[in-house]
Amino acid sequence: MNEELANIFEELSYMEEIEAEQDPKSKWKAIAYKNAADSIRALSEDIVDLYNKNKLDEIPGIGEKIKEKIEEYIKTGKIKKYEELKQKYPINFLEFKNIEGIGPKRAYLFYKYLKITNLEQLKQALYSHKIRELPGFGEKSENALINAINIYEQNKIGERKFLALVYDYIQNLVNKLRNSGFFQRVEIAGSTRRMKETIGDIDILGISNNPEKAMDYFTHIEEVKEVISKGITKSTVVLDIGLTCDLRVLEEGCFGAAMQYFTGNKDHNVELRKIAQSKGFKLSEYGLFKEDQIIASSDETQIYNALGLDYIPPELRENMGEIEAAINHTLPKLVEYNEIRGDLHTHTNDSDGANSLEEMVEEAEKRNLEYIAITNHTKSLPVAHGMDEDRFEKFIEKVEKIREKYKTYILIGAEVEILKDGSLDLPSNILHKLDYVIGALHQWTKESREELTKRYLVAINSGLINAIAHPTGRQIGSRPALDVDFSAIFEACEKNNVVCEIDGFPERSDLPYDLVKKAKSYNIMFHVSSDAHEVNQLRFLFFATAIARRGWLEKERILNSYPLQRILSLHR
DNA sequence: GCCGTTTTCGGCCCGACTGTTTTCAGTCG
Repeated sequence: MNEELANIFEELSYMEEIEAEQDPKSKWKAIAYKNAADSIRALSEDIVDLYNKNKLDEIPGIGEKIKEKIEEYIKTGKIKKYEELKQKYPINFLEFKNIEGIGPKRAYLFYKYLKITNLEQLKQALYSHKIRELPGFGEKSENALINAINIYEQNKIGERKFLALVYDYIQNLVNKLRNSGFFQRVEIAGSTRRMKETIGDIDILGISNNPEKAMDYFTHIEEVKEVISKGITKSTVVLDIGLTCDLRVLEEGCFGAAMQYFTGNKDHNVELRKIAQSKGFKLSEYGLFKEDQIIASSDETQIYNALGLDYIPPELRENMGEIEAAINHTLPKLVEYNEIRGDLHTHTNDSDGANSLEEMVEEAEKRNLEYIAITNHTKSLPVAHGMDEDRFEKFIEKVEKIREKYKTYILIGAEVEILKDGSLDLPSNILHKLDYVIGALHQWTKESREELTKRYLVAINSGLINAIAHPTGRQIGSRPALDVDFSAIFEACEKNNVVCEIDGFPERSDLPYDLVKKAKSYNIMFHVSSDAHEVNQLRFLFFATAIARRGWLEKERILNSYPLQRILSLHR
């Protein structure tokens, strides 16, 4: 329902923007609808739940009128205002929005003159050269649109990618620019710098005293498939991995302001500019100004300080309360990436991993991990080659034989299935022999909210598990989150000293950062983990830590920021 | 249509690039 409503308000926004030609007030309605759409799309809770709890007011950007429309949709499945406007503008805006260069005004122009309502019809009109005859269009814009449609259809531009899977590629790209000799400095900004779990484009900031040459170099590197626009300060290209990449080239003096600006996110920046405005300043990518005087520009921290805020780490810049906290000096001291001492959730080829115990531990050693928990699956998960009691006994013997050989301490663990009645998939005598036990819910996930919650609670109350694995069970892009009562689950974790996992496996990213932030208000601990099934995937621990930071966590709340002894002294 | 340590009315972020337009509109982030 969230996505449906977000799409409706997004379309309403586009239609109001067209209406703005006649009625100037519609322009602001359009902005309001767009804000509401973004807000709804960002919700982690079901909007129907929020409606039932009478909590729609708490969603930013949703006021009296939009609240009424949401209620209308929940009750009748329709919104009258939307239906009326849609009659007037029967255009597939959501399809057109994926095409670079088509916004609501142009979409309407196509409809007004040629009755075009979707992409297929637009393509036909382009190829029969009807578009170039329209006012404001010509041969160049015809070609640009054909090109934009091709790029979209080939690369599925607009599809987000997992940061963890393109992170190294981006680092290489940045290093290439750094080593080119055309830049004094190159830094990554945007959602990559904020360590968002998925990214929709790449923003790079360069400092150069020869911008023309620098831009020439950038638009000609081999990773570039298409150049969308090219200027002295800004160029946009499509990379071979199917992401667009913006490069902004500026002068040394405004580096801090530029980093602030291009790191975003947009809502965070808008909020910051409002604060600047209220103090009589003007904030842009060139600096913080009072009249024509520069207040701050070379240093990012100075910008925040000059506005009366503490420095805000990029991971927190989501306009989710961080600005208020920065004003009140109540920002948390976030866990640092290098403060994580070990990995508490990994697999070997004893269950469904690709590498042997020895290979995993050697890799952990290379990564300077103090400890690694091998947490293989249990017998009720045959697809993962889950292990029964006998195999666990043998595995324990195997570990004990080789433990001495490695600097990285091997913790013997299990990712134990939480069965249909909430009981665990291994007998307690085996569980008591293990160093670290994570309870996981992989099966019978379609049960009711009550049933699923109860299973979690039985497992948490059993006194036999140390942690719950990937609590929401979501797989980004394929499986939605489990419908469970997290307040009840977090409360139970608090009572039983059960740790909540932050699983850094890209598709999981679970707990999600916004839920981490909610969970933090309970007195519970977290662990970060890679859920690695092969040696290369141990790097996901880094991205789990990023989620912890995005969830406002301090070091003290993360179990594996503590030395080995703390883990070994846990009792169940 | 939303929102409020200047406001319940009157605001609502700021600038770059492109193409066609002789001064700017549309789009994007």
